[in-house]
Amino acid sequence: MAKFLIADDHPLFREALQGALANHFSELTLREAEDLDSTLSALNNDDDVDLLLLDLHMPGSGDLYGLIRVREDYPLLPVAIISGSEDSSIVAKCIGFGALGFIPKSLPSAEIAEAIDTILQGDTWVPKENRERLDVISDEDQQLAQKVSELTPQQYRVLHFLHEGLLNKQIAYQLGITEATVKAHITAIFRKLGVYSRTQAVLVAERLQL
Amino acid sequence: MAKFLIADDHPLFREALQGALANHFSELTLREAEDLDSTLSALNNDDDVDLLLLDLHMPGSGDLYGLIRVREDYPLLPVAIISGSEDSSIVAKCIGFGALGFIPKSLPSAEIAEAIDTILQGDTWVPKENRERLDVISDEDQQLAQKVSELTPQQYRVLHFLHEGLLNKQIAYQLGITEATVKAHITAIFRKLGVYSRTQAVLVAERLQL
DNA sequence: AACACTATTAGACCATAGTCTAGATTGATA
DNA sequence: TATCAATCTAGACTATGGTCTAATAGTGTT
Repeated sequence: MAKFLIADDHPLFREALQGALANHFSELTLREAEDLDSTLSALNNDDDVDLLLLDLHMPGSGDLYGLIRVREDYPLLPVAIISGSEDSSIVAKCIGFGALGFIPKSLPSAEIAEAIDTILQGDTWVPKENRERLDVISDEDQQLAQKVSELTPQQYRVLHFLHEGLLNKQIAYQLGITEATVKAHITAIFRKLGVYSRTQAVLVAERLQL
Repeated sequence: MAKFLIADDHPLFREALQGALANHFSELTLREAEDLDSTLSALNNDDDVDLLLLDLHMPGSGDLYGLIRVREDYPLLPVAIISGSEDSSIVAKCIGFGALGFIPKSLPSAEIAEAIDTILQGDTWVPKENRERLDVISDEDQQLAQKVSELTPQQYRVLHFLHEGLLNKQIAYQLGITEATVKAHITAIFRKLGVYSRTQAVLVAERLQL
């Protein structure tokens, strides 16, 4: 009796995936989440999830942050990344940051099920094309990722906008908070990342391709 | 009667390269330069140089800036990059930014001469290992490179330190000028790159891997 | 030599970034 | 319910960043 959590902001895709899985796994329980917050709280309520199917591009998730955060909070949970893109460097990053699999959305459902079988057995599965260059993540990048995982979701959002080159005033407008609050978050980000200027914080984000 | 310009800050290497070339090219005239400034003035004085052998890591050159600058000022001059490293992405960037060849310093002298022959005929030459993935540089990156080439050497140095995450005060100390002057340079850099904050300038530098 | 042009320099001034302190809210726990 | 911890919020204050103006020095041109 397996239990999966599907985290994807696209309801139609969740439905399609659900259908594909139902044909291949009998006795399957599915939970759903549509953003990072609901994913984390779903994991918090259900402590017996066997596999997380995590979309990279979710609201509040910002590419790698969702994965980094989940891996930090639930290191034992197998995670398969579901993604529209299949860029080699992204695939490598995901595996490097602890995902057991990387499943492109374009895959036929039979192959998706096959990939999930592999992952449930504890093995790594990535598309054939990406199997060659799975660069190892450096120790330094691992440490940086660990620091990034300590950021709160709101702080992560602020870092994301920092990385876009926005001014504090613009970030405040985007998030609907005052500039003073943005500054407070930025100070907290500096502390957690171990830097002392916005430029350096941006360089950390750039390095992890957040 | 060929005329080459060797631009490398290592006198011993210039000498070794000179020796290797003398065996393969009769009637060879050699000019030497040890930093970016002397390279540019040498090119300015000698308008009949047939080939520039350019080291990537030279004082005042900061990896790709030297190449970008030379290509902007002398678009018709064949340039072969000489480098200690042979990282694939760097090779691709160099070729993308208009170098005709990329010659690792570790190459035996016979192969260096062979590579130079190829380049003099107007063909591209890179190490065997790097021949597969010569990613094309995007139009946007080309435009950015064109903008970076408009920076003066001093402005480029400032951008380099910006990219290291230094404060204006620290940059001023490094360059032996006042903070006010650093700020003036930074404003000029913003204008030329078409950005309006140091964060965005840093992101441009990061994107071009300067 | 006189000229225009550009890089470099810097001071005065204003805008933005960043720190410190602290109240309000939420969630888990006893 | 009471309480602790963490997050989010923001105001007051200081440091740093960025613009404008302008002087100086070098470069090439006529």
